[in-house]
Amino acid sequence: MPNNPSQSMVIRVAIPIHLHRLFDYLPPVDYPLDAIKPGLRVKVPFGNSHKVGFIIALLADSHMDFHKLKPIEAILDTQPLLADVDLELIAWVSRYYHYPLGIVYSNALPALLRQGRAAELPVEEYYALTDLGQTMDSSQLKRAPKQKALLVHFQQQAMPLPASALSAFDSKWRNSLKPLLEKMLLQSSQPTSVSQVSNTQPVLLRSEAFASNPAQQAAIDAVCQQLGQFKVFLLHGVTGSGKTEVYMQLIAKVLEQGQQVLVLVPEITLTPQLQQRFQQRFAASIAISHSRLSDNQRTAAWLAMQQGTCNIMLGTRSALFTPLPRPGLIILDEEHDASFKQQEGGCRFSARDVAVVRAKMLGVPVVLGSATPALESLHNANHNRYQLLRLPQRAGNALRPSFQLLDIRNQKMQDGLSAPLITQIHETLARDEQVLLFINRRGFAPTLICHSCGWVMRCKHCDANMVLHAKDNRLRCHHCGYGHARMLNCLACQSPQLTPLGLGTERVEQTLVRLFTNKKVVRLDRDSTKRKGSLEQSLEAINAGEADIILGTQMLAKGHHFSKVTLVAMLDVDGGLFSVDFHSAERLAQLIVQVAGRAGREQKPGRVVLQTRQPSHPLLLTLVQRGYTAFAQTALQERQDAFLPPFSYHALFRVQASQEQWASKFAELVVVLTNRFNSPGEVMVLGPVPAPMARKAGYYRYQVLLQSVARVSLHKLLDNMLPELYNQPRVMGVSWSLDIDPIDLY
DNA sequence: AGCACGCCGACT
DNA sequence: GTCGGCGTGCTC
Repeated sequence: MPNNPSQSMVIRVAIPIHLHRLFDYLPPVDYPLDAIKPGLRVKVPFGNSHKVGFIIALLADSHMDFHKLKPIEAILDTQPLLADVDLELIAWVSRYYHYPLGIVYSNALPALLRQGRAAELPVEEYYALTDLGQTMDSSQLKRAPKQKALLVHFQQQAMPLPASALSAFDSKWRNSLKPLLEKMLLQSSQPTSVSQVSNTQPVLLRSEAFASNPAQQAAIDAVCQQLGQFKVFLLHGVTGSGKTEVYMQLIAKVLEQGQQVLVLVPEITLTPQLQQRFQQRFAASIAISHSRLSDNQRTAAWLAMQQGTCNIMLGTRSALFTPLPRPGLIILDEEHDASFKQQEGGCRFSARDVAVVRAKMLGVPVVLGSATPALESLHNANHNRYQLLRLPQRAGNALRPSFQLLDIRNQKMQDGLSAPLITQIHETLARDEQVLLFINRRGFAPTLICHSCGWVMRCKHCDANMVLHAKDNRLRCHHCGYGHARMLNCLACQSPQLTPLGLGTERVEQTLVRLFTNKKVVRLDRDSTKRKGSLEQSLEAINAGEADIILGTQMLAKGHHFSKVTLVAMLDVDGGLFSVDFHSAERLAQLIVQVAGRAGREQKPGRVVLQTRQPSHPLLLTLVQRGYTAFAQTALQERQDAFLPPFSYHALFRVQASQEQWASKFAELVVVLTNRFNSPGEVMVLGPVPAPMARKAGYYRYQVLLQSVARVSLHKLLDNMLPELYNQPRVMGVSWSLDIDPIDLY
């Protein structure tokens, strides 16, 4: 019932806080009402502080008592930063992931705009030569070589230079700039001409004909036919088949039409390579967005796309929400990659799934590319929801690697290396080719065990063993970071017989150095690449042929090219076969194929050795003998038989607390509420159960899994029960989260 | 989720 | 006598 005494306008605002509610405000005092519209950012009083919120709607009345409404403090924009399609996407994400609208909205903006900063491209400082600087003989500065170099740089470029260009020239340029300003040789300046790329400029930098094979051309043609309308393409291209070339030709086509392209990659480590290839090909400037950039840089990139002055955005997950006034195409590379699913904190959305929804809302095609597509995506292709495009050939002369399942039962092993493998390594090195060894555990050994009483050191905060790191002689927990100096005697029985048990990269490295004297071993794992730039350095050294054996973890599987590697071995493949999580077989298969993709990229054929104690495991056999697609179809059949995703849908409640009974009690409450709203046979409730790692970083963890063959039933249930759950008196010390379509059950 | 308000135990 | 523990309730 109306309670609006003055017939004043009511403004409904989304505020970035963990409340599933919108807040009503009055217009700011003395502000023209017709200038207020949905999508504008506002500064509002909230409790005893202030927040930046977003106008959602203009109303004639409020559900609140009118006298409780406060006026908006300030309206921060004259035009909405986001278009209606962007708001539509944000609303969809909020609904589907059951996450507060205000937070999703806020996360769609770069940090500076989120905080209320004016939406203007940060103006870059420029410097230029003064008249004196132009005529100055630089040799007069020979006692200040840095200053001289900077002055010469300016004299050579003969135009005003922006700070970013100077940073590229010399990271410490500001030190030499200051004296040059003082000597009146340089001055701050404006850019000579508009450096922004206009739509009339040529799209391509290099105009020679592109080389594409028939499969690439077919894929390009298929997508080009659908430009201007929604369609999902799953580009299944084996490693080295030239997916990037397909992307680039598609991008060229879209740029020619004056439209914008959004390219999403799973991780920042992959952006430089792609960025470089794009920059060599396209005349257009490329907006880059990932978490290693400064807030200013990300804001600039976001605004350049939003204002339409830039036509290519290359970024990670969050770039998905960048407004595109002239959308043409979305490309999402390595679509199977788990990094596309937000894992911790915040709204756990899948960038892949949201990209498809975004493309649909924008009415543009989306290309999902991978050498090892996710089972869900292949399932969608099976059902013609996605169109499958295959690139079965390696580009150029590169040959497919051959696989060998190496049965290591009853084999004599030297720290994880079987005798046949050692022989193959010797042979490969003798041909002056490189070897790549993969083991998915860093450190020296996953445990230190007492030989007389069996004691192992457990982390005091987690249900996990402490991993021995030989380099710093410490034991470390890989789950919470807890560390402990290596002890000489067993803490249980005082015996000095403490033995490292199991394999880590450090230990294998040590063995390799011993077995292959005068061969260079390079280890790549999180410990050896911690220093900034050290990964790049190692990769360069490897490609320069300065390494004989490359040893590493997961990070080897991602995108890097090792052209001289002809033998790839995975030392232990069995771990992934017997996990509690049904996703692990898919992960293992993807890992094997991705790691295998590092071998034999040029003229020489590659060989992939998988050490296993399960040489007749059906999934391994299918993968090795019949390839990834056959594996995927088999795995999908198993999922179907067990009613697992993608043949059903999951929502996972995770609960954690410092006291076990607090966590279990709350998880029990989740089950009770779920059952209250559930209809028989609609949604299966599994739990409460302790999480697979029941204690982590000092917290006890429980979970409740909801499973349904009908997505709507699952979401209807959540829509009904979540308000009740939020209404429960808050239990101190208990935190919980909801994960829609979880990709791991840990 | 924060944050303030408020009502009971160990300190100066 | 207060400082501060965290239970409770509110945010338009």
